[in-house]
Amino acid sequence: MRLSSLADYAVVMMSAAARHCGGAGRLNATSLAEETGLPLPTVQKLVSKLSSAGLIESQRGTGGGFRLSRPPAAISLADIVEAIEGPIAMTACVDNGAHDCCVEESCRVKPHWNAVNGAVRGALAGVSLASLSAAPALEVQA
Amino acid sequence: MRLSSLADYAVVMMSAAARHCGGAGRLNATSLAEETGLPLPTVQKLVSKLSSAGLIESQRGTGGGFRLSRPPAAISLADIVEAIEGPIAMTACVDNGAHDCCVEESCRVKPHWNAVNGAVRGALAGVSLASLSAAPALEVQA
DNA sequence: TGGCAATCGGATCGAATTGATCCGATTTGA
DNA sequence: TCAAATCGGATCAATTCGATCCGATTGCCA
Repeated sequence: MRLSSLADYAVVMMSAAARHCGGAGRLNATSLAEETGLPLPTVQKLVSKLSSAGLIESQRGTGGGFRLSRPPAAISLADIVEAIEGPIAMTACVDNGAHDCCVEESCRVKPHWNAVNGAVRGALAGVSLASLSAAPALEVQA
Repeated sequence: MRLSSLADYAVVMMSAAARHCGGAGRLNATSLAEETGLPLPTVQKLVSKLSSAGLIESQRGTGGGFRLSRPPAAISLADIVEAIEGPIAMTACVDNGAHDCCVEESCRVKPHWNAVNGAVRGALAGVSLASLSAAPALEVQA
C-alpha cells in the first residue's frame, strides 16, 4: 500500500521539469539530477521510462535533453505513476483477471475492490503538475 | 501501488470469518485454510497479526480458535489493511516525516500527497465487512 | 492430578521484486 | 570526418516480502 520510490522520484523530477518548462526550452538529465539531489543513473532510468510512456520527448546528441510533451496542466499524477509502475491496480484481480478468482467469496469482494481502485485513480488523476507548481504551501485536506 | 498479497488474503479470510460469525461461535485456522484455499502457515501468520491488532480474539488449547472481536459492520477494509501492512501511507513523507524531506520542491508536493493519501484511506474505510457479505453481486462503480 | 493433544505465537529461511550502477549505441556540432 | 555528449538497454546487489518450520501455551480427558 505504498508507492514505489521510483514513482515518487518521478513526481519530484517532473515537478522540477515543469518549473523549468517556461525558461529553458530543454533540459538534460545531469542538471536535473544536481537540482533534485537524486543519483544520475536513477534520473536517466526515469527519463527512459517517461519517454517511452510519451510524457516527455527526448533529444539525443550534443546539447540534447528532453522537455514535456504536454503542458503541465495536462499531466496528472496518475499519468506519471502509471508510466513508472504500470496500470494502477490495488489487487491482482482488478489488473487483468488472469488469476483464478473463481472462489465464491473472492468474487464477492471484487466489485468493492474495483470501487476502491477507482477512488485511488481518481484522486491521482485530480492532481496535475500545474497545481503542484502553482500552490507552494496550499493546505489540502481529504 | 499495489496492495500486498497478504493484505488481500486477510480480507478474503475476514470475509469468510464474518459469514461464519453467526453460525459457529468460534472457528480455527485449519478449517479456514481449507475453505479459502490459502496455505495453512499463511493463515496462521495472518491470524497472529490480526489478533495483535485487536480485530480478532484468539483462544488457544484444544477446541480453541478465534472469532471477530467486533461486529462485521464495525470492521472496515482500512482496519484490516493497517493491521497487516501498517499505517496507510503512499509515500515515506506522509508516514512519519523522519526523512529529510527538506527539499523545496518535495515539500511543495507533500500537501497533495496528503490529500491523495486521505482519499485512499477514506475509500478503504467506507467498505465494511458487513457490506462485503451483504452484497453478493452488487454493481459498484467509482 | 497428570498426561496428551491441539492450537497459537514467534523465529528462521528462501525467493522475488525493487533500486542503483555500468556500458554500449546513437546523434549532433565543430 | 572526428569527437563529445547524450539516451537506451542490460547487468548486479540489496531490501522487502512471502512461505515454512519449530517451540510455548492452553484446555480437555483419563
